[in-house]
Amino acid sequence: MSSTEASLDRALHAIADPTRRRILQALREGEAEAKSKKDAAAGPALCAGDIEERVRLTQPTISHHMAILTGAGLVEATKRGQWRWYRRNEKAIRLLVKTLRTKL
Amino acid sequence: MSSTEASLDRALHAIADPTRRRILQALREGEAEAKSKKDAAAGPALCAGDIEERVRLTQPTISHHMAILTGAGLVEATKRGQWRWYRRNEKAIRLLVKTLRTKL
DNA sequence: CTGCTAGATTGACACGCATCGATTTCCGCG
DNA sequence: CGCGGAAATCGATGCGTGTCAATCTAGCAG
Repeated sequence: MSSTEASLDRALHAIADPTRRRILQALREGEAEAKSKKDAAAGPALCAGDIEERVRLTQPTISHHMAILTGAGLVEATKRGQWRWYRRNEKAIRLLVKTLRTKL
Repeated sequence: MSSTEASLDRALHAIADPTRRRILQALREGEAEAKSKKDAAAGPALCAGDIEERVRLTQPTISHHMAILTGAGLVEATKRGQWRWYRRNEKAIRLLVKTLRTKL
């Protein structure tokens, strides 16, 4: 259906931007680091401030990219207190690669 | 290095456009059809007119997209006479998927 | 209630890009 | 030579978008 086509379109559009790819990599590394350091929460994650510090862009820009990434389903956000914890949706990422391997 | 990053960027940018994905699919189907019908040339391919007919866009637009796809290395073009025969670069496509699986 | 901090939202600006019409280049054929 | 067809290139247009500064919103602490 065109529903999956629209989903693929959003995911590819999200991935096409180098800044958003850097955010995904920062999430991957940051999660690994957080696992050894904290691992208290249900799953390692980074908040927007951490990402802003790693990617070196202004806060509204980061917020904009995070909205696109979550809208594409590639990352998930859980709000706890006044922080938002972002973590990669590995399931969706692997599904994207798999879809590309067949549909491309 | 950043050379591969630039290459990945071009490939993803090419793939991100739905029209170019349709062109890639048209090439895949068209090549299969040409194989059973003609198979005379060294490898099945489609010319720009065939693609224009399948994708239903103006000729300059098709030419523009083919330049982007060939520039990204995802399709290759061989000029014979006044026609240009385009065919998918399966190697580059699979390499792109593989790169995504690791680098994403 | 008053601050304070983390993010989201808005507005603006510049840039890129998909698409088209018109023109140009290239090639084969008579 | 010129003619006709295939495709690239040029110019313009409209839309999307990445980025930032400024502002607004929501929780927490005092």
